[in-house]
Amino acid sequence: MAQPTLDAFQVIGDPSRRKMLRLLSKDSLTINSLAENFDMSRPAVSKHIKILYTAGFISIQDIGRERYCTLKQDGFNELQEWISYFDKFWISKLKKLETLLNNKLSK
Amino acid sequence: MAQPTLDAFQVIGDPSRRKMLRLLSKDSLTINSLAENFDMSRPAVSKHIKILYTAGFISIQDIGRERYCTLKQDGFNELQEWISYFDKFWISKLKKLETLLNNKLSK
DNA sequence: AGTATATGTAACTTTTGGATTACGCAAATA
DNA sequence: TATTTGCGTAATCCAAAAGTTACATATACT
Repeated sequence: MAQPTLDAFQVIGDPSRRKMLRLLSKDSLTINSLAENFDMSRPAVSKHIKILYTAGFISIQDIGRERYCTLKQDGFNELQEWISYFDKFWISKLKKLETLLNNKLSK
Repeated sequence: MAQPTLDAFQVIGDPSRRKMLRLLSKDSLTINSLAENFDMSRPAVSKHIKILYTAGFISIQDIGRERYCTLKQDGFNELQEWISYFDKFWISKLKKLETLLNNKLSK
């Protein structure tokens, strides 16, 4: 499905993949047990998993013929940084507004 | 370009739109002044702006024939909540690991 | 050994998103 | 008033993503 590695933002752009991450936040799951939660075919799920794995959102542990998927923090880091940049933006904007107001009031 | 309203995650999935948000974090800009920063045609930029607007990432103020785009917090909220959910996940995971370790050591 | 299960991969189709060009319109300007 | 400027929209194209079916493989089970 995806040879050209998607960046973290594109990866979570897909609702199914976000749902998978949610499910995995409750429990480590095999590909099949994950697939039970979706309408799509098993290979489709398999491809999403590969994308999540490649982008560092999950790790995979092979146990016999099963593959257990577990959340991994790496993929989330880029997103956190991005969000935190704008967090800071809003905070400093509030501060500016605040000091502006204080100046007005003190005059 | 996009009748089916994209959700916040899909909106920031596009690198150009992320770049637009970055630019707007420095300054409010008109469509044209924004477009100068991109290789694509002006209408293409215009469509991205519409998407950002619809998803609540920016507000638009019409001044004469110009349209000033300004960052708006709404669109970011959904993303923050999503990220913070997983933040909590990692934190609690660390805690569990910690107590587990403490138990082992104290035995 | 033979069968069932868990999964990956390849080939292909469909859908959708992003980009372009061509055009229209309102506001500013000459 | 005629022209230029700043923008939106419609029609269309193209590429990429997501899905499906068919098949291959390794492990587990009987």
